[in-house]
Amino acid sequence: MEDEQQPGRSGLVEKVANYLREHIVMDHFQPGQRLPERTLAEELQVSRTPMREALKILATEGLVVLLPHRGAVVADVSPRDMQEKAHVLSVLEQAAAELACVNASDDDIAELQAMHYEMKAAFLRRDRQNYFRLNQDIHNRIVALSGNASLIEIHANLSRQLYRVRYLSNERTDKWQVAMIEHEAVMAALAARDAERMGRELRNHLGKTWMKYANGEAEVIVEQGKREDSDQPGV
Amino acid sequence: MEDEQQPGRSGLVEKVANYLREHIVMDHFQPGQRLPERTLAEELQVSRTPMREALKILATEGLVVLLPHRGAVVADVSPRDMQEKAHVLSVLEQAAAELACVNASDDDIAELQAMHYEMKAAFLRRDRQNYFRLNQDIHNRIVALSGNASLIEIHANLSRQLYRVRYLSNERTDKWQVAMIEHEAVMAALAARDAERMGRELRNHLGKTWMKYANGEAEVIVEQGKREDSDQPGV
DNA sequence: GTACCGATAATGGCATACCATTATAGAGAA
DNA sequence: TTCTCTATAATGGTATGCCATTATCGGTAC
Repeated sequence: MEDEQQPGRSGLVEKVANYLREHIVMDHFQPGQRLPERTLAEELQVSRTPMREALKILATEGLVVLLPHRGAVVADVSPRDMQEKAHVLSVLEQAAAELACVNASDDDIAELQAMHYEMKAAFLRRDRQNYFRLNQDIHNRIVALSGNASLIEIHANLSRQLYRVRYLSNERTDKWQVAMIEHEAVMAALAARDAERMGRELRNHLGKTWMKYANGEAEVIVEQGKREDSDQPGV
Repeated sequence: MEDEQQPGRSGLVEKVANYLREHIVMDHFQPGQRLPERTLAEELQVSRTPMREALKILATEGLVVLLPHRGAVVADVSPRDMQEKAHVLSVLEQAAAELACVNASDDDIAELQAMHYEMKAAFLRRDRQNYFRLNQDIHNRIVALSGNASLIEIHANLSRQLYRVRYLSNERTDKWQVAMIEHEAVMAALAARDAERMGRELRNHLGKTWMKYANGEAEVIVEQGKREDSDQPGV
């Protein structure tokens, strides 16, 4: 937040929201921790107005919860919530895939294939960073190709809400292998423009990807946030 | 808005939002019409703060569009947008149905059946008001029975956004017959707890319900909003 | 020791003022 | 006439103060 605060310069809400989001996603703020509007505003050298806005935004993103007369607290990542969101996400992507099969141009498919091979390259290099980025890009691209603005928007929202878990979750490399194979199946169905099959493959893929949160791994994530009694101010 | 405005009494944002929503949905404000924040606030005897909030809410509901430095304008209902939203809605309800088939208790299903017969009664009486209300209730109930909070919330949002079209559209009675038959098929599948079939029936039903917007009926709605050169100041 | 009650602090919500940015129209120049 | 530039108005965004509502804690009575 190091910058001057002449009134009128816009974007303060964004800055504050980004700042808080960062800290929450990076697990610097623990679930359940209170985020007192006035105090935080003072610390970040902004007034209550943008702070309130920012907290509302984060609330819609599911990162914080606004308790009446108790202020904002960092939302905890409940495995159940995440599973539910992940399920909806898979449903949406399945629908998107079916639409994409119909709407996508040959060039679109070619581009997607290219991205897929880039990802495969990252996989072979064990380049986690790019692997995950490309993986995300591909999924988003498929949704974009659905051509359904509403679907795209809702998907983006959900995806953001799951980002926190994605970040916290340290995907294990041995899972990549399976994911890659599933991805290939998805791409093959797309190339064949088999809408039903692509939808099914994609949903199956997502189902497996998020399955681990049903098997207790997510709890671990929550646990590791339990340490720390926050000496940091701002808190 | 006829009520006293002692500060502190909460709910002003709701009141303003409801007021504007009502007028927009009822078509008292034409699509494209500007909604000047300050002027409107003055007219409704509130300050900019709750007015801004209300306009933001309506923006998320898709009723108004916030143009940078041009203020809020009543969003026009584009058939395409509505179709897209309706498609997502059907996808979500299909998924909800599949979950409901698994999660619903026998009592839940019995209650749903009861509502269904109530609706049938309204249908036979040509009681449009109750027919539509019960129809909505049933759909919402099915979604609720999915037990997926995220799904429920997203569905509610979309449903709100489509409410405006539902309101504007004057369903013709002869369509009810078909809808009733489809509804019966949905209920039968639920009674049999056949998830796949119920999902399919429900989606088919919704597909038909909204199909008309693909066939030009919605254009009429849009046309009537095309006039507007807004001589009316601020309102 | 427990239950009830009241003081205090924190939060929520609204009003208002100020300033920067941008749209828009009107004046002036080509 | 048309283009450009500038003055003005409108909008967006932020800071701030006030007051009502509610949570929380401590004291008192039983």
